[in-house]
This record gives sequence, C-alpha cells and structure tokens, in this order.
Amino acid sequence: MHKMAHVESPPVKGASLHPRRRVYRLSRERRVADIMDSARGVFCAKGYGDAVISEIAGQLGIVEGTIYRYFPTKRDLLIAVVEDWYRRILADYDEQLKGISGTRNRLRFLIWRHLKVIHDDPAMFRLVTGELRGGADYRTTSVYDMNRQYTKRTLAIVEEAVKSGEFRADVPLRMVRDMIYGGAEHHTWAFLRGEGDFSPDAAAEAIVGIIYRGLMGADTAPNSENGAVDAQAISRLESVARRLERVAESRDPRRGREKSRKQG
Amino acid sequence: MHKMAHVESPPVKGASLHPRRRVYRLSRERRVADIMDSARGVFCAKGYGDAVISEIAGQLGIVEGTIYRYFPTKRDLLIAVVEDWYRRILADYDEQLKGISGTRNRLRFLIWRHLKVIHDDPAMFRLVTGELRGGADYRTTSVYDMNRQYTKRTLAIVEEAVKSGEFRADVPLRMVRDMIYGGAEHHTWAFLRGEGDFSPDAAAEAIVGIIYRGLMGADTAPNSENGAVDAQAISRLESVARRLERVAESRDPRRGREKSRKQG
DNA sequence: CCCATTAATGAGTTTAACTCATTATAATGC
DNA sequence: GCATTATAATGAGTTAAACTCATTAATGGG
Repeated sequence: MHKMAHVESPPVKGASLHPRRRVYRLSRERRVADIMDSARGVFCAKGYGDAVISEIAGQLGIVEGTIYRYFPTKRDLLIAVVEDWYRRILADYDEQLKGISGTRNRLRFLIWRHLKVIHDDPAMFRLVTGELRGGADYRTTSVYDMNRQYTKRTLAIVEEAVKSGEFRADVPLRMVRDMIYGGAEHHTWAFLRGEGDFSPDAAAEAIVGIIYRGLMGADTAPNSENGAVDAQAISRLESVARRLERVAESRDPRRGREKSRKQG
Repeated sequence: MHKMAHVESPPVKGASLHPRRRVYRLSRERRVADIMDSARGVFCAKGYGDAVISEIAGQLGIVEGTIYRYFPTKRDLLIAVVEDWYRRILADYDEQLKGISGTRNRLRFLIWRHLKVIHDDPAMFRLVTGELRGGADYRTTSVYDMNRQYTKRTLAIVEEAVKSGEFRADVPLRMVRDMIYGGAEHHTWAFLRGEGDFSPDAAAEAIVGIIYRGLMGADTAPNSENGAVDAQAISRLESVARRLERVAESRDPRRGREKSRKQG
C-alpha cells in the first residue's frame, strides 16, 4: 500500500546496458539434472527453509531465473529432488525382497532397509518428514505413492503370516505397520538431529523381535511356578485354539476372517 | 551491492508526519499473553511458514514492531506458543496417572492421552512435529524437556513390569517406547493431513494390545494383580470358541480334523 | 550459412521478516 | 493535581529472498 514513486524515469523494461558474458546452453534434461543435483546438496546442507535459490544457481554458474524456468517454485524443486531420491532408493527393492524367505527374515529386511536409508542419508529423510509429509500437497506427490507401495509390502507379509497361522488373527494389521515404521522413525530422531548414532541392524532386530512376539500365536514355554496351573491350562487351550483356527480358516476363509476382525 | 540512490533528500529517520491515533498501553505480561493467543490462532490456521506476523498484529490492533519488542524472531514466538500449549497439556498429567493402577491400564492411559491430544489439537501437534522437532534448537526448548518427562513415565511403567516379572526381561525398553509413540504418531498422519478421522480409544487399545502381547512373560504372569493377562487370554479363547461354533454349525459337524483344502 | 527454436539472462517487483529513533502513555513521586 | 520518568508502542524504514518477464543469443536442423 505504501509504494512510493522513487524515480519517474523508468528504463525500458529489459533494456541491456552491459554486454553479456559468453553463455553456454545445455539441453533441458541436462540442466534439470544439474539443478537437481545442486539443489539436493544445498537443501541437505541447510534444510529447506534456509536454502537459498541463488546459492544453487551460483554453484552452477547460472542465474536464478534459469532455475525458475524449470521449476515454478522452490517447493516444486524440493519435491522433484525428493522424488528422484526416493525413486532411486526403491529401484531394486522388490528384487532384493524376492531373494529373502520366511516371515521373520522378510520383515526384518524391510525394517532394516528403512533404517539403513535413514542412516545413510539422514538429511534427505529429514526433508521428507519435516517438509514434505506435513504439506497439504503431500498426497499429490509421487513420494506418497511410493511410500504406500513400500509399506504395503510390510502389510502383505504380516497378512500372509496371519493366513498361514504363523501370526494370530486378532491383531489390527494397520497398527502393526504403524508401530514398525513409526517406531523406526521415533528411534532415529536423536540421530536425525545430529546427536549420536544408531545401529540399523540392532534396531531392526529389536523391532522385529517385539512385533514377532506380539503377533506370534501364544506359544508358551512350560513353566511350573506357583499359579502355573491356570497359566498352563490357558496355554494348552491357546495352542488348541490356534490349530483349530488354522483349520477353520483354510476351510472357510471368508467366514473366519470377517468374524475375527475387530477393528479396521 | 546494487542499492541505488533513489531520492537524495532523506527525511530524518523517525520523523513523524501524521499525528498518532490514541494508543493504549498494556502491561508487558498482558501484551505477551495477547500476542501468544493471537499467534497461536494464526499459526494453527496457516501453518508456520504461511503465517504472517502482520496478521497477528492486525488482529490485536497493534503494529508489527510491537510484537518484535517481545519476541526477537518469528521462530521464538512459535516456540513460546508451543511451550505454553505443552505446559498446559501436561499440567494435570501426573495427577491423573496417580489414579490409575495396573501396568496395562497405566500404559493404555499414557498412550490414550497422547492420542487424545493429537485428536483434540492436530494443528498444534503439527507445529511440534513439523517445525519444532526438526530444528537444531529443539533440545534447547522446554518442549524437549517436557517431552522427555512425558515418555519417561512410559519407560518407568514398562521397567517396573519387567522387575515384577510381568514383562519379559530380554526386551529393549527404549524401542518399546519408540514403537508406542512412533506408532501412535504414524497412525495419525492421515488425520493430521485432514484426511478422515481416527479413534484415540481404539488406537490406544490396539497399541497396548500389541505391546502387551509382545512383552508379556512367557509364563503369562502368575501373580498378575488385576488378572489382566488371564482375562485377555480367556477373552480371546472365548471369541475363538464362538467363532468355531459358528463355523461348525454351518458345516458337517462330524467332520474331524483334515488337511486344509484349498477352495477357489 | 541462415534461421527458428528456446536456453539463459539481468533487471526488475513483491512480500515479509526484522530494526530503531522517536513518541507519548501510564505509573510514580511530590 | 502536576511534573517526572520508565517504557509500551509506533511508523517509517531496511534487507533478503522468492519470483517475473521482456529481451538476448547459442545451438541445431535445413
């Protein structure tokens, strides 16, 4: 509102006064790739908020406007950078998973892989969780889709284990997934802030251990302490029930599933 | 570098040209409280990045500079707002926890409380997770301290249950805490982005169920005071029995155990 | 070697965080 | 009730960074 006329002699808008230095032009693809490379470095080093477009341009020896030719906003640039990173990460994902068998091994691999990514590239992960995931446009992002695919594998493995009777059926699958990935992330906060370190191997093993014991049919070791009469009786019944459940489910999965489901 | 002399007649720096409207002064405390109130509303409505100081000032009928008298930066204002909110949240925390007994109940209360906070004030929670927690200054924040106190209670409850033999001893306690709070948060992401809803009660129950089964001693806690363990096992057996009865009714009752048979 | 295409420029504008010399209000002392 | 004083508040800035666009010129196809 308080714009003031400072000089009433406006030079014609794009009039050039100095000769331009020799300019080398790159193909669109090449320039875009260069910009994303540089942007990634700056975003990781400074974080999104403190990253400055002119610094990215400066690294490439180009001018800010050139970047805006390819990326309409700073945020679009961020999204492109993160999407590219995520795509690379997940490139050989299914291939690797194919080579691993057994519920426990497969589950541990998925968790370990996730933790390894965080460990290897904490700055990028921070961009995802701190900047992207909170935004209203997150769902329009391919990161969202890729992430869904990613966690869906986990759900599928747990689901299969339930069907085969390895896992109990009365457990909310979504929450299992949430606790795995949420737990992994929560576990790495301190590291992500630059405080100390963590071990992807140890953490994956810990998570898979808790989940496994939590979902396993209540197989109990024999115990003869006082009060064990009831416990043993229940344990025996649990075991019988589990066997029967398996039989019932393989006979009529539809009925079995819909009746044992409690929460969605 | 390219600052240009626009007008060579600089008016003396703070010279007043217009008479000021009548100004009412508030005490420092009162003004700070008002600013924080207003800031909270704007931050929640727009998010930190899109919130504008001048809008906060406008709501109060004051000028931007007044806000900067009390809060050196926009971020400091955010931190103050979040700290205040968090302090209120945790005010009666220990009091409430004191009235709850039994590992399972206490654990569920802590989780439920956390989920309830998210459910009741998602925008504030987003400020904490999206803006504050990622920052390098998070640890200097009292939110950090309060959060530590908060999750420490959880750890204490689990630790005690391990000592009493209710929980198994070979479990990494930190990871249990991480899976509880990380899982809770992961579970609420969609809601936090404004997609759909979630039930704090159901979610808390689901989390506590998984954790409980995962940590329960293999001997199923012979001296469990409130009988929660046995009750859970029995409840599960009852539900399985009901289900089996239903399956049996709709089938040839004389058919015994057989190998599972695949059907379409 | 021309010329159409389009990469790149550079000189802006706009917006929003932040600063500070000055003003004048409300509390204090007499 | 009046002068004094401490300080709340102002308003007119500056600065920085995202973003725009008319113009320029490098490049590759003919």
